[in-house]
Amino acid sequence: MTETKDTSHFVEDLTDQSDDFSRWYNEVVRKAQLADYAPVRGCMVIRPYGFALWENMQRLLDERIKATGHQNAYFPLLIPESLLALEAEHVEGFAPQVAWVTHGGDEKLEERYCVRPTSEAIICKMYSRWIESYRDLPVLINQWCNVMRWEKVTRLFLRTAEFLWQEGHTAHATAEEAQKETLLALEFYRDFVERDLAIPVFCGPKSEAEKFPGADMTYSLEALMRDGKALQAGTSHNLGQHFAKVFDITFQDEQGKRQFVYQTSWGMTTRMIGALTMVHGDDQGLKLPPRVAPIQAVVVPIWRKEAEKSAVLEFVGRVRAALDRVVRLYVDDRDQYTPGWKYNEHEMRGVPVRLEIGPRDVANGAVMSVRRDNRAKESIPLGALGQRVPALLAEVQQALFRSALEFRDQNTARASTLAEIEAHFAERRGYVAVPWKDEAALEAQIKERTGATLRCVPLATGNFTGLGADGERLALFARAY
RNA sequence: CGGGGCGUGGCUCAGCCUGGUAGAGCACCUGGUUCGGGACCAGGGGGUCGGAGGUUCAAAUCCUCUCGCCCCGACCA
Repeated sequence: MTETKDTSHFVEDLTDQSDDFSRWYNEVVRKAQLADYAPVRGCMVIRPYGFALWENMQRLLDERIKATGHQNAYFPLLIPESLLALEAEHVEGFAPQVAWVTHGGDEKLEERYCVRPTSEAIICKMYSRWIESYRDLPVLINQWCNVMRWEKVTRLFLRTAEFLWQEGHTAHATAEEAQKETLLALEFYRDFVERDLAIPVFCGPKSEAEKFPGADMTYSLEALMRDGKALQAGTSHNLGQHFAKVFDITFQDEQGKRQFVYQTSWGMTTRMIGALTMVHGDDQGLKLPPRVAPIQAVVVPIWRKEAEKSAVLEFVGRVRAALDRVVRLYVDDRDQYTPGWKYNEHEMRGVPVRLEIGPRDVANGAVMSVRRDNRAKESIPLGALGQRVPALLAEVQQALFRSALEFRDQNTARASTLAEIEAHFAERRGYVAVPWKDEAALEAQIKERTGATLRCVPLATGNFTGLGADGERLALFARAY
């Protein structure tokens, strides 16, 4: 394995992260063709490359959702106002962000419909109809859909008026079961985000101030972006009986007694594409974790003369045969671009491994692989490709996670007093872990003075960064997206 | 929603202050030479200057309104 020479400035038209992170982000998303602005305020088009990425994420998360006993279903996009308005805290939380449908054709509707900002209301309505007996429980339903929130300020993937997500909605006979379900979802989210997206997360409950409108308790996964700001990577809510009481979701228990169900809801969104971008990306562009990358390896053929061209392309055919069913492979045999141009483009798009095949490689019966994450080069004999390329992808996946974890650890500090916390955020970003006893007033003060919010109180305290004693309760504060 | 900035071929921008025939680079098309880190030459196509109204003989340029995007804050996934 050899390192290449310094090649840090190939993509000269991409703003450096250190110059202007926000600008870098916008440029990467568009140059990598993940998404583009749509002619609709606050909305974006997810382009084929970005959507392929989402489909991979969807598949991997959907597998986990189904493996834990949930089924997919689909509920309407439109929700009658009267239904949404039933749960006061819920509607109050969403009211400013709701889009309304007021007309059907030319006729004004008697009751307006909201475009779902989330589906608790309509799903609860149906649950009240479907659930009669303890034998009907638990109900474990998930829905993949779009939702709309009339955001005032939008950013590609991070905050758009319309976004895609999955929302799980479950109903249970007991509070214990609902709590167990809440943590179950949190755990498969964590597994998905850390294993497939290579993003390390802190998981734990939110404070009262930060929780979902209408929930008893909200748990979140928090990821740290390269600019030191935190981003919520998923949420799981224990809704208790709030919605059940409002929507009259009851069942008869084994003793024949009427009870309200206990509910949960949990969601993860296309925002994670923004997280992937900001956690792994560098000044050359995206770095996609192999497990979700639409293209895991790209073949770039190289030749000078016609004779070389035919020999190279013949060899490329054999490489394709060896790898086609093993990895998601793209052979970039476009005539109009030079190899160097292709290197830059695929680096921008975050393809984890590049396979260069030129006359020298053909002579060697091997291909030259180059990793996106560290540019390490390695010549791989044709016969070894089927083994080595998947192994290489696994190494890249691991390296991305380790790099993100290292960055997070370096950007997580401990502080105890308001003064210390203020001093920290005056100078830098990242997480600050604070010994915590649910001091709501202190939380508000920290937010007021530093702009940092309580991200979560990690469940696995003590050993998570070596910052606290085992079992010590720490709250994580950070400026956040 | 507050404060600031920007809208001119697909992209990045000049032109606006001081009104007078819409420009450059990149991208795109054709032909040729090229191809191991964003190739080169020659020729070519493409813009009612975000939108609406106004001032004027004349508006990309001045005025009013409006829409969108970006940055910083408040809110959110």
